[in-house]
Amino acid sequence: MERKEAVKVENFVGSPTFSSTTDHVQTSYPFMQGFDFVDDKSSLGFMELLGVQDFSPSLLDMIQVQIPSVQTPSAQVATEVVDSPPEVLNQPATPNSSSISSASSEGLNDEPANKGVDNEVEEQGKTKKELKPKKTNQKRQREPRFAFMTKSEVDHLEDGYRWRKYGQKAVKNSPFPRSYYRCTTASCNVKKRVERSFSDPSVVVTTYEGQHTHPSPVMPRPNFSGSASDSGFSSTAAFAMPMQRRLSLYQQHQSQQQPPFPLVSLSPLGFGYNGNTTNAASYLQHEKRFYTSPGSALLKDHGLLQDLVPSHMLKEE
DNA sequence: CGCTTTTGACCTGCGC
DNA sequence: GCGCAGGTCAAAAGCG
Repeated sequence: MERKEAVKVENFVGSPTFSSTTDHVQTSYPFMQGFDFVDDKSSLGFMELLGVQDFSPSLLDMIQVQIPSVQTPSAQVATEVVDSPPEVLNQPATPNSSSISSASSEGLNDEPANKGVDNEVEEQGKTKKELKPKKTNQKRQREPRFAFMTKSEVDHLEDGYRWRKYGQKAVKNSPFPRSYYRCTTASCNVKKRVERSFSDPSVVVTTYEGQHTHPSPVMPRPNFSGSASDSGFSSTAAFAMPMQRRLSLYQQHQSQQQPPFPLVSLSPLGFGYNGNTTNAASYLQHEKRFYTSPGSALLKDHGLLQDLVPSHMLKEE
């Protein structure tokens, strides 16, 4: 039950940084040191979070590249899915398992709202103005988390999903409060935390926890078989493929080290739909929309873009 | 009227 | 065991 060590080994799955100018958000994967994004169960890595499995090799590469800055143990995370406590395996994993994972995650996702309630509810419900009884005998399970930094003036970035704020807390050592949001969709228990970086107030750190079990309410369903042209958003579909490519790209950057993190323009839009892709994956998919939007920030990293965005998309601008 | 945000209180985990 | 910090709840207020 001791989660301690595990916790310390948090794996960082990536945390892109976005910077936004009006409607653009520029994202990059920062060195994630200092963040505690993923906890014990995270022996799953970025990929799992991404819900990617087919891309394994390069993804792994990428991840490992990304993580190094986080130093050692976590660096392995991406690949080791092994000696994690049982509960760890519990989380949503690959897209393939989406059906499975959704089932299981559903279990997990059973939702804080319901939070292990069943049995304890009755008795404890009485105590204290029937505050919800938190489970006592079982460690609270957490979804894998995926965090990224966004340079933005607004704290709560539009990501295609609807969120309800359920809390706000002052953060130690930071003048900025942390806000807690939950996906408003009934069966979806995805949560996200939003806070400003202490070191750089212009940066918003968004941490997603869990996977959406539904498509983004504000955008068409991802069409994974499809042509990138059947709808404005369908670019989503096209994304699945470029994955490897872009990963290697990250790698590149990482090695080039210039910006502490690769500068990639991304948008959190549509982040994570458990259906076929998950969090980061969808997130990355949607980012493409941004690539195509006329924006300076995007183009600034041209090399990257070229690498990331299909040439035809760039031309569309 | 329904939904979201605000906010104080409470719960839980962890370090000392 | 105690205190701290993070996370969550839920009533009240605000808003469209």
